[in-house]
Formats: sequence, structure tokens, C-alpha cells
Amino acid sequence: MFSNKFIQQRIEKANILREAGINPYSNESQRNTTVEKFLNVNSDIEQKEDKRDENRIYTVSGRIKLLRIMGKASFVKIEDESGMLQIYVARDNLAEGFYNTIFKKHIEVGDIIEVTGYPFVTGKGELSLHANDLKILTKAISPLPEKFHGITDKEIRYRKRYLDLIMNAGVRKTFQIRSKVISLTRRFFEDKGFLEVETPMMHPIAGGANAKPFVTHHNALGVDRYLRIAPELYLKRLIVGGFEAVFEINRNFRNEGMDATHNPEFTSIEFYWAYKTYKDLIEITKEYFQYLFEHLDLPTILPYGDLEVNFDNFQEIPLIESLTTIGGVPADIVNDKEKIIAYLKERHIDVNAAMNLGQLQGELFDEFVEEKLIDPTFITEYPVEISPLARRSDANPAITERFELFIAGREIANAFSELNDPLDQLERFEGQMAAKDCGDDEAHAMDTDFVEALSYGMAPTAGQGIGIDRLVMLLTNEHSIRDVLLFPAMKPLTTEEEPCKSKEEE
RNA sequence: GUCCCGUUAGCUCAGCUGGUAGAGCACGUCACUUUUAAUGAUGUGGCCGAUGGUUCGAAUCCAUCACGGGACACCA
Repeated sequence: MFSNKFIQQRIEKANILREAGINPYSNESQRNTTVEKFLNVNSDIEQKEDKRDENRIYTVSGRIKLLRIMGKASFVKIEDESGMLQIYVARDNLAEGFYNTIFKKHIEVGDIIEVTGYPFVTGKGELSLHANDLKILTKAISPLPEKFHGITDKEIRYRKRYLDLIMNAGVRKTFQIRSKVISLTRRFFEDKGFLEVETPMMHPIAGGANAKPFVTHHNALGVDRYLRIAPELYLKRLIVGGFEAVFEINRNFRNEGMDATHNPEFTSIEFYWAYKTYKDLIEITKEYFQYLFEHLDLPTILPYGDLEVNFDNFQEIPLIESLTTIGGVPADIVNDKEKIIAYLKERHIDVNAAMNLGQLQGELFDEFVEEKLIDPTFITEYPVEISPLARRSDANPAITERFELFIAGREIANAFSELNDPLDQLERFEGQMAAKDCGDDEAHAMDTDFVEALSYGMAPTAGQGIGIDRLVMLLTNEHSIRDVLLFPAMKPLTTEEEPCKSKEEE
């Protein structure tokens, strides 16, 4: 595995260090400050007459990113999680012989070292650490990628994310923001009185969304289980049970295509709120975004690729209305099945003639409206045919009390006043079953256990799901979901080998 | 699933209509005590993604496959 000559060379250096009594994998770190703290605390050094203070002694640690050996002195840039620091290493400040025989020969870029010394400012004005003592903590036997271009090959960046993180500071920043978004989301809902819950990841019936599930098998019970495609039906069972505000932040799994906005496992928050309607969800969503922007310290006008998104400009428009005002579809066709089909066909858009009116309106929306929604827009009043779990509008039973939030042409959230009429729910499931029989393999599965739960009475409730990955993409100006997932799904490089027998079996 | 593009040294990339492999960085050796991708000299480094084919001769042309990227379709 380590046949590469550069690796061999570095293994040899590690061995020489061992022979010299130096442990190349020492566990004895004496670090007492981080790079960031060192730079902050000593920012006054520049004001001092001789631009140094030999009485301040610090020990910092980090990976060597750059190394400039200039005879009897060297400059080393080390990096820890907090930042990059320049170290000045002079032969005569170190133990006799260490500089020439150890430092120059056997310590190199990629190694993790620890340095003790005092702060000073170089002739070129950079606050640095003057080394009095230096030791290696960890020998890197694989060389780092090129120091200037770093690593740009996307395949290597995703497969070896650790290298990407070592070489590309911006990547670390993206994942720090992701972590903050999740943490802030949790805090926001907790502060609102929501209870965080964990519901099953393995479902007997894959429900709560229209998607193909991953299937696994439970040996002890002798039954197949589905990795969940959504937590929705379990969270609603909890509302039936009497919890009035619950949320779950977790992974969903969908056995479908992969592209810039789809990974087989993705993270969402779903929350359910009793005695509220989708109108209340619009308000809390606006509040949530305000909270995020405030605590992430982001300007409310953010660039996204060539676009500019104004997060202060939330719009709200019913779906049918958006077809004409935003999509430019003539008003006289949007409620006529035959006219919609003709309209789509004229524009060479494939359309299944068996689709009902609601589905066709959905098609029109996807085709002519979605990508034009740049500033955050709540599209409301979805047709009942494409909203199997949403509550019907009392005023107009053809539509549901639902919205989807679109930002930068992408769906970010889906929410509705929940259907809590058990008989209506049963009918909708039956409708989905019929669709399944007609070949729609993503149609919703029948879940009689869930219908039974509703039959005990679920308080009027509003529920919402927000795609965390896509939200992070927006906030970090990333355009591939792989760039906001630490370890995105990748095909294996080689076929799996037969598992070898353990020695006990032989 | 379909189409397009890519795969050459550890990394970033050249390599034209076929004639047996190049640069920079990194690495080795030497010089250099305030550099900023340090510099100067010198050297090592490759099954040109895999397998077949065409050819006297293939990194280069053709076919198939693998992996990646992008677009489309489906979905969040």
C-alpha cells in the first residue's frame, strides 16, 4: 500500500527519528494556546520598540503547510484549526545539532509539530513566533498536494475529504456554517417551546413522502424494513399522543438519482405544531430566517451564483395566481385540463395525458414558475391532487392549506395544515394506491396504522419540512449538494472483495 | 437511465494531423540567518484510468468498460 517512493522516503525519515530517540507519533502535547489566540494576544508587539517580547512564552501546535529553509534559519508556516502562524526557526536558538540533523533533514511539509517561543514581528511586518524549542508530534508519511494549487480534483476532494479540509480553508468554513445552521435551528425551535424527538429510521412502511425507499432486512423479526423517506407520519402520531410542538432534525434516505441537488441521504428538519395553521408557519419561517441571518452574522442580501437573493423580501402568492403573474401562462387555460395539455404540447413538453388537473397545474408551475422565484417566495394553495397529506381548504375543497418556500429557484421548505380527518386520509391513501397500481412507483403506501392513530383524534396541526442541505447551499453560495456534505455518496472505486475467513474458522 | 466532457509523475497541468514522455510545485543533493508560492544550482521521479482492436509503430485513432464532472429526466 505504501510503495510510492515519496512515502518510502518519509517512512525512512520516521525510522531515523525513532533511532535518534524521537517519537514520530508522540502523545505529549504541551500546547497552551491556539494560533488565533496567539495572534490576538500579541497584536501589540508591533508597537514595541524592538518588536518582540522574549518574556512571553507560548507553545503552539499545527501542521506544517509551508517550509522555507534558508541556511541557518528557516520560516515555517503552521496551521491549526484557528489559523496559520509563521514560525521563525534559527539554528542557534535550538539544542546543539537539532537544526541541522533533525529539523532540516527529517521534518517536512505535512508533519504536525509543536513549537515553543516568543512573539516578534519580522522585517516584513508579520507577527510570528520565534522558536526556542521545536518537536515533531506526528509524522505524515504521505506527502500533501501541491502548496499553491492545492487539490482541485473534485473526485479526490469528495473521496478524501480530509485532504480537502487540510488544503482548502474555505471548505472548513462551509462546514462550520453548516454546523452553526443546525445548532441555531435546534435552539430556535427549543426556544419556541418545541420538543426535539427521535423517531425510527427503519420503517415497516415507507411513508410521509413520494419516493423510492432503500430496503433492508431485519433478521430477528424476519421482515423487510425501509430506511425512512420522511419522519412525518411518526411525528404526527406524537401530536395525536398529546405533544403539541415537536421537531426532528435527522437524515432521510431516498433511493433515487443523484445530482447537484440530490444525495441518497439528506438532512431535514420537520416540525409539527398543534392548534396552528400554515399561516402561522409562514410567520415562524420568516422569523426563523431572520434568526439565522442575525446569528450567522450574514447580510440579508446574499449572492447566489449570478443571482442576488434578498432575504428581507419574503413574498406570498397562491400557486394558480403564480402561473399567470410569474409564469406568463394565459389565465384562461390554468383551470382547464385539455387546454393545459395543449399548451404544454405546443412547447414540446412531455405530458402524460392521464394526469389530473392538479398534477397538470403542478407541471405548469415546475415548468414556468419555479426557476423564476429568486427572493424567498411562499407559494400557497396547492391542488389537493398533489398534496396527499395536506388539509383541504374549507373555502375551496379543490385546494389545500399548503405552501412551499422557494428561494433562488429551488424548493427549500414544504408545509401545510395537516389533514386530520381519518376518513379523508384513508381515501387519499386509497387514491395513492390506485396511482401505484397504474405504475406510479413513488405513490404513497397505505398506512392503516397511521389512519388508526388519526382516528383517535389529532388536534388541528400545522407541519413543515425544511431541507437543511439546500439551505446551507444557499447560505454558503455552494452549487452542489456534495459541497455541503462532508462525505457525499460516491461509487466504490473497486469491487468489494470476498470477506476472508477468520483464523478461528480455519 | 440518456447525452456531452474529462482521466498523463505525489499535486496542478502541457503533450497538434500516430514515431517510444514534458513543465511547475513537491522530493534528493549543494549554497544561503528576516522569508512570504523564498531564491540559485543540480538530480531522481511515469503500466499516459482498464481491456481489446487498427498499425511496422498508439498517451495520441477506434470499440467496450470503470470512475468523476456537467446537462436532461425523476425527486427534496
